[in-house]
Amino acid sequence: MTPHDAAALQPFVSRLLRHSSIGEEERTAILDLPIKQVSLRTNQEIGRVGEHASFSTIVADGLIGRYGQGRDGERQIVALFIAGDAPDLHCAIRPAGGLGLTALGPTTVFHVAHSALRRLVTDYPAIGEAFWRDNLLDASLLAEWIINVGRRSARARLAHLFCEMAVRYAEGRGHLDRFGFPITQQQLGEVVALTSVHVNRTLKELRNENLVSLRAGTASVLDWTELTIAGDFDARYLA
Amino acid sequence: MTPHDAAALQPFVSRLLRHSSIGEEERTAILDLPIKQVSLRTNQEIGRVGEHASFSTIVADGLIGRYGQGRDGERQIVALFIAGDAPDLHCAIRPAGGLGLTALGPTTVFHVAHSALRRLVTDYPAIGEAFWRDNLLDASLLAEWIINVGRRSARARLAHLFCEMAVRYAEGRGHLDRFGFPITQQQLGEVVALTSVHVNRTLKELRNENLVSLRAGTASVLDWTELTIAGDFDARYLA
DNA sequence: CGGACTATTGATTTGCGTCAAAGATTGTGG
DNA sequence: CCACAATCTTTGACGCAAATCAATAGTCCG
Repeated sequence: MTPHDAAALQPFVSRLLRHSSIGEEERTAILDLPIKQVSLRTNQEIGRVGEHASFSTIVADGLIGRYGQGRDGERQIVALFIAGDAPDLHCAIRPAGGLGLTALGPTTVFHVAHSALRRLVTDYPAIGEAFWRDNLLDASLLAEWIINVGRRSARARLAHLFCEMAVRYAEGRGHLDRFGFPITQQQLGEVVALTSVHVNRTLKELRNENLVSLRAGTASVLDWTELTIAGDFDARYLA
Repeated sequence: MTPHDAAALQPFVSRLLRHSSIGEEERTAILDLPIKQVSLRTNQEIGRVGEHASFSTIVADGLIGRYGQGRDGERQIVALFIAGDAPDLHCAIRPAGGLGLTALGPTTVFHVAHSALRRLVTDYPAIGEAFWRDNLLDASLLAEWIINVGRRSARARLAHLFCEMAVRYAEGRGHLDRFGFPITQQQLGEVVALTSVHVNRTLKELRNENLVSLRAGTASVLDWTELTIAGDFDARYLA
């Protein structure tokens, strides 16, 4: 919890501002939060499943997955988090029930003490509401994920995922056509509930159709309109 | 918004108390909320999809489903709500993004104005936190649902659903062995992402194995231990 | 008693999983 | 800077769980 670059949490604040209006005072209160920067290796967990941590996490760079697993050990990733996201902000209010967080590639995050977050929430009701609203957005993504996994074909599932990530990466950058998406096909399978083999085949199909391609951790959107059609994508749930 | 039976919202308050500690003053403030009782027919929607309502809903009796649909019209139910639940409490804070609510059978609900809820939240921070925590529980169920639909076989999916509903119906009643669950096999399919035909076959299997049965809107748990094993059920996420 | 859902069952098809093995990339230590 | 190990990607052959198609019984309610 050392003094730090005042802009470190700026992406996080920008995210909050997209859905909540919070004043100058609140903004600086968040930016002044004491944080600790931590580097995570590929597949490194944040905390242990079931154990309740004393800090929350904000992603600085890289990709974090929230996952659960069935008895047989099969992992299902239920949410992805990119720079500016707070995967376990809610844990300051309610312990995470059985889900884990893991870095999907080399990632750096900030730790923020729950005590500091709770103080912020009680001192500034507007921040509490912004955090709450952030959690609601998170829940909206979860619901859409259920529809994706439950109702759509492999092709549509992947197309939809690329649409969602393109929009999320584009927020604050402006363009949809290309974004760093450091994920393996195995991990993609854990996200969309398919085997890596089938992910591979389907990805090839999407590439041959000139919709998207994923190479060396970079996703290229080749035809946004057709991709949204293939993925049955309606961005309303991200608003 | 007429004077009403003071106990009408008691199940809702009891639910909140299971996860949050709120004082006597807050409790009565909730119980005194102005409400309007509304009866819903089978398949009757609450509001219109996309349109943002001025009230939230609390279930008095029956079964409500939150659902989304793909372009082809296939419906996926992403959450079920029983007496005491508030399916769209969050809409007081953030409009629902593209999801709808519908009564799965004859149901009665209470409408509560968003304005009244927001006043409660600003006047009593403890209530705001309790509502927030309630939304987080909701999100926890959504995450588990993804795992259910994404990773488990038809048999495990249905078993898991019965486990979850048994626990939820049992909260505040005490016993797990039998509960009113007024849902058709078609609707069950929309919940667990299977066709009604396959739901029927799988239900038959579970009945023949003496795990659960569903007849005339009543679910009977025949062997709780074996059912939790079949459903790979770990109640932690409901805590 | 009749009409409309709801449940049940059988035959057949299919999308995705499983198993297996060969390339391509990436990273690391010597 | 190269070698080689580890990981990731790609492809093929085959199997299976659940979908689809289709038709017959219940069951509820006016």
